[in-house]
Amino acid sequence: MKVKKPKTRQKDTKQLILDSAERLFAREGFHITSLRAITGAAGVNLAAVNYHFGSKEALLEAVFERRLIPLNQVRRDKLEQIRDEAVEKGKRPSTKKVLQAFIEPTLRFKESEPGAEDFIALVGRSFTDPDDTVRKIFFRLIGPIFQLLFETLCDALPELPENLLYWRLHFALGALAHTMHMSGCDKFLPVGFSDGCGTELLLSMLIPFVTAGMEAS
Amino acid sequence: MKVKKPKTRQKDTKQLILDSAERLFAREGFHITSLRAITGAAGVNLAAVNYHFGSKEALLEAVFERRLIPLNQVRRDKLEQIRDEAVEKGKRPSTKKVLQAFIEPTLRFKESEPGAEDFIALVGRSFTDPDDTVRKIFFRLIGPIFQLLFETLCDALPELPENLLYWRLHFALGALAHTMHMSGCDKFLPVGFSDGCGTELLLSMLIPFVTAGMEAS
DNA sequence: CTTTGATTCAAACATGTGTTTAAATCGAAC
DNA sequence: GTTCGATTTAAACACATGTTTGAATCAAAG
Repeated sequence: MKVKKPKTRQKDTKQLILDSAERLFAREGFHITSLRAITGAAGVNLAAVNYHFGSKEALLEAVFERRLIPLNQVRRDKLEQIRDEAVEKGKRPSTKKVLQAFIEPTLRFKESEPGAEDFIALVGRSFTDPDDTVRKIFFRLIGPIFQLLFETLCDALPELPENLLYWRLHFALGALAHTMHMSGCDKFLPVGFSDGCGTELLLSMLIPFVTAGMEAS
Repeated sequence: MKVKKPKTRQKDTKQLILDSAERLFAREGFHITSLRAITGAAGVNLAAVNYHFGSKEALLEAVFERRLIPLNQVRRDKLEQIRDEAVEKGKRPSTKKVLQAFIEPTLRFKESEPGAEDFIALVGRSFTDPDDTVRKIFFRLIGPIFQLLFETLCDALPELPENLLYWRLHFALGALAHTMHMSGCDKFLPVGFSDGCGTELLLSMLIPFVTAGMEAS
């Protein structure tokens, strides 16, 4: 038989590289992080990146895809469930529930598996990363779920002009992105409340904030 | 007389470098932008950066300081004016006015002078820039005005726990940062309302959004 | 005109980058 | 044990980076 997958080392090396890259991309940034830093921390040879992934850019893509595709599936399921429930009951979905369906899996994902915290920080940064490479790869993966979120919000707030709703979603995602990459980061105000703020507490503050903003006046 | 300032070229060269660096740092990112790209676009010699500023990092610092110090002065004046008015009338300041005092000068700054639009995008990105160098310089300059904003908000919403208020401010600044660097950028949702959204319209949407979030339930 | 100090310039420096190569090593199938 | 393809390895490649250098250029003062 001509099996394509060797049994022993390949997966290990690939996973080691992905883990190391995820951590360093998140903490130092894509462009600053060198392949030598990644492979050094992972304990593998420098050439392994180009052998297993093809290029540094493709490695970044793999880092995104590994966790973003499953996470997006969860968010998609929750959003579609809310849509179905609304159709079934003949009522519009609640704004808060829609936002919650998107935000809660996102922030809870941090505690789901080791390394996920770094990944969430990386995603939070990728919204605004100066590097075109990062943003392009990121938005290609995140675009469709944003689209679905936008449409579901349209159902929840049909009386709002689409243009206004679009920008309010913009603001809400800005708040979320800021939270994602800041929650484990050094404080940015002299007064430091940022330490030791758990996911639960964060959710209980962020969701009412964006809901109120979304439904304003 | 031993005059320290030559008359003819120095200012031109320094300003040309600052303008070019501001534009490229904003559009490509600090680490990606090379000194050769900056000096090439500015039409000056490569060594001029190190001669006039000392290093690439010091150049970034100069780019920030040139516009951020005046902008911060405006924001400080407006915030202190609101504080004084509140003390005078014996009432607490309005949440909306406090937020407006900070946000309005920020977004209006885009149209104040040529190049300012790039600068605002740069600042919006610096909140979350992966590069430590950028964030360090940025937060050193922006920290004090954040502190003042936070304190003024405490006056406006004294019944809110400080911890909650801190995080809501976090969310609001996230929304603002997102708006600052996205307003002239390519759309990130397939549906594109982001084109041709003027400052006035942006303000009329952002300020009610963050005010509602800040005052939620 | 000559001098002086600030500024510009082309060239080089040392270092770090992503990528490629060709040989060595490994694991299983025959 | 031999063979063969997949993987690992050390070394090199070509190139880009921030910075430094020392001579050339310039504007104005003596």
